[in-house]
Amino acid sequence: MPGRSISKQTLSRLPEYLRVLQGLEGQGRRYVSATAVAEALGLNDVVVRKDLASVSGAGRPKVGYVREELMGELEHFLGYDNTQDAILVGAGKLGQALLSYEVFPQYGLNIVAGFDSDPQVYGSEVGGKKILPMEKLPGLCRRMGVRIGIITVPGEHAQKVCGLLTGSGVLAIWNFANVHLSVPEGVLVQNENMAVSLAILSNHLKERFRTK
Amino acid sequence: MPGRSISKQTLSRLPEYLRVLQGLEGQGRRYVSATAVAEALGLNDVVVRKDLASVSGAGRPKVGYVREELMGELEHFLGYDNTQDAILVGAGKLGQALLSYEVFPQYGLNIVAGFDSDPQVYGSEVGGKKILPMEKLPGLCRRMGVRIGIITVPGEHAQKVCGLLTGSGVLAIWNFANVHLSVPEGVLVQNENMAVSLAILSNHLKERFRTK
DNA sequence: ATGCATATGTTAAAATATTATCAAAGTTGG
DNA sequence: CCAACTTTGATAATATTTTAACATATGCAT
Repeated sequence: MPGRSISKQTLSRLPEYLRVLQGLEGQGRRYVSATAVAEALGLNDVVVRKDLASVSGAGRPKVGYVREELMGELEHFLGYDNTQDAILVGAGKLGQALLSYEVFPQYGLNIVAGFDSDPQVYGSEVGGKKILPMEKLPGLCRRMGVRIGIITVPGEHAQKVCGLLTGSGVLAIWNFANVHLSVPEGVLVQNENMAVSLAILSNHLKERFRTK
Repeated sequence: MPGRSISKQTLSRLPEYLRVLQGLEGQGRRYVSATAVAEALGLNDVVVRKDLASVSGAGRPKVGYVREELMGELEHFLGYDNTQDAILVGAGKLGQALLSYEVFPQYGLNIVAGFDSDPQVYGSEVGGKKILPMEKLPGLCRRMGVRIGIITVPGEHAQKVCGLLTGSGVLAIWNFANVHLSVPEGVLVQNENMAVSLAILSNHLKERFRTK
């Protein structure tokens, strides 16, 4: 039943399911079973069924779920059809890559502008988005009711930028800087911490060579 | 006690601890307590202590851990001092950003080269790294014993590239493409799935506006 | 010295998450 | 129309993670 609060782990798996379903597109299969999805992802089938139950209506025994319908429900739950405005701060290499990332709109994310403190940079345009000077940030956020801020500045400036964002009404921060951010109650920080991924990769290799 | 296998959750927190410790650098504090770290990150202190116990020697009651020592142990555990070679496939915007990312060496990752199938692109250099044609991939991997592959190609080519990598001896794949990859037994895929982060952000906003 | 406050580290309890089991539903083929 | 088979969805068991409680060690102030 939708409306219930959902665990972060389940939430993280939902996009994976969607990926699998998208991968099946064009094969003309009308139905998909949770079992098949589970197998494709190397997961337990009960996990998949439970996860799906929290976002979707019912599957039909013996046949499974209607693929398109399920995709729609997942997309809806993930907010892909409810686009949110966001701004990005820090138009360096990574920031530019994100500004140019064409698929965000499909995920319900619309970056309306980038900001940078470097006069060499602001005034230019990247990925069709204007880069503006920092001074304009609070005004634009307030005016447009922007709720999502993306931080791609060097670590030493991240906390300052973070404060500016939350002070301008931003409620969710996607942090690519390698520092821990302190935020007021009620604001979410989602760290895109490459170091975490690297740690997992590195640990895998270490384990592998320890055991064999 | 080091040597034990460690949970992915603990592993994910270790880089966070390191960030906090780095943040404390230059404050002249010789000791840090697990309690302080926990507070900075909004975690339970016992979690921190347990996690630290799995990578570090002992802390001293009343004072905590020697900050520098602990940092060293974390870095060692995370493999920062044991640099691994990697190659990157797909020299688009994102690929270029990663190739130019100067901090990877600090994390023990050394990207030795990029690969791309576009003749317009290969032959060039990005972030000081050569972009080579795909044909050279298997040879280079084997010759250098490369274990880590980074995939930044469009989704539709990712599985093919993945197969090429694993076929060339790669054991750990860092996947930035938005598709699920199938790999042989023993190979790890670490998905850097932006959609997951976005889902978490979006869900936070949804919950927030539902409850207040 | 002695007591007090702070931090560690261990053990136990509680909460979550995963996996297994099973009944009911529904489809297909005879 | 019945039996076999597949898949769902619920319930129960297991495993894992987090949190709480406590005993012990250490430094510091009196």
